[in-house]
Amino acid sequence: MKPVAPSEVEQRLERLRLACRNTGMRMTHQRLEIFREVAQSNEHPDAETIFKRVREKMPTISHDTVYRTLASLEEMGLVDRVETMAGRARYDANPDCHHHFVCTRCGSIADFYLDQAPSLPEGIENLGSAESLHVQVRGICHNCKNN
Amino acid sequence: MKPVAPSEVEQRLERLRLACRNTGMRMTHQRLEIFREVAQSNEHPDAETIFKRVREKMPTISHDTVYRTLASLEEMGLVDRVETMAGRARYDANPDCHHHFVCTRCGSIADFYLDQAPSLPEGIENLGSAESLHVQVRGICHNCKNN
DNA sequence: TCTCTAGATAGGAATTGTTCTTATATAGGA
DNA sequence: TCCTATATAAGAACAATTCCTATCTAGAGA
Ligand SMILES: [Mn+2]
Ligand SMILES: [Mn+2]
Ligand SMILES: [Zn+2]
Ligand SMILES: [Zn+2]
Repeated sequence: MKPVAPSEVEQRLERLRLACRNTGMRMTHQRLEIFREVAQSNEHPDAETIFKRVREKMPTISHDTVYRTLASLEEMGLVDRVETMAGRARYDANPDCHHHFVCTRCGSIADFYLDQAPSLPEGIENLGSAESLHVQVRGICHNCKNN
Repeated sequence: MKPVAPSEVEQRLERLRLACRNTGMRMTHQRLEIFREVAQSNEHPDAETIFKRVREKMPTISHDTVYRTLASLEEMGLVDRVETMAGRARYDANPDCHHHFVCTRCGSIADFYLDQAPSLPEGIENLGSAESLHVQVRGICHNCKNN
């Protein structure tokens, strides 16, 4: 899984700075480092992974701060929660509209893109007002199949 | 949310009996009651809800049995796990190919059906072998919007 | 019908992911 | 620089799920 291009990471960090300015949310070192970890990774890390990585730079970071910050970032629309079969939430800083292939054996997640969103049935507005649509394809990833 | 038609419930229970016979899995009272709760409900209950309902008939049922049984039923393809924003897993005994509208406010889940599955991009087979496709629409349900 | 046993359950402890509590620290404005 | 609303650290608490082990039982076979 190739890393996110440095220029793209910079754009994402810039979005964080803007969002902080706009919402009055403070730009703390912790928030910067937590977001950077998500922003520079394609692997949809979970909270514990992020915690461990940030801790290498900030040894006193707490679980609470990681969870709280990820929730804030999600609220600001800077990261998405991705639903997986396992219970642990995984996060994603890719802001482009995209979908996920989830390996049911190893839990890895890969992005894919749809040319056109699936057309929803007429009745859908009877259920409620749709705000987002997520397509999740589940299967066995190449890595797992070759091992 | 209208209940599942009794004839449909019977069909589902019949599938359980068949599956037990075919796989050599024993048909215990616990399995029957746990599956019946899921089979007769449209509300995608979670494990704790199922536990409480079954406990009214079987006061000594344990959490472990409910979780273990739901996992077995999932493995047999008799129920599906539905991913929700919250951490708690929800289950569904509707065997027809369908998708979900998830209310991000109250957590309620409603079924909807697509006329045709969304066409996946060419590159998808590079990620792995797809086994299932889930479309999840998130938004605010009517119930919540009117309150 | 009775017996036998692999497989299943009950009850409670343990584990894991997440949130809460509270004392302390700090970002950013005045 | 000072002030204070906001954020953090540390660890306890909580909630969902799984593990452990003694006990039970479904269903096959005598
Ligand atoms: Mn992604
Ligand atoms: Mn359903
Ligand atoms: Zn895999
Ligand atoms: Zn609702």
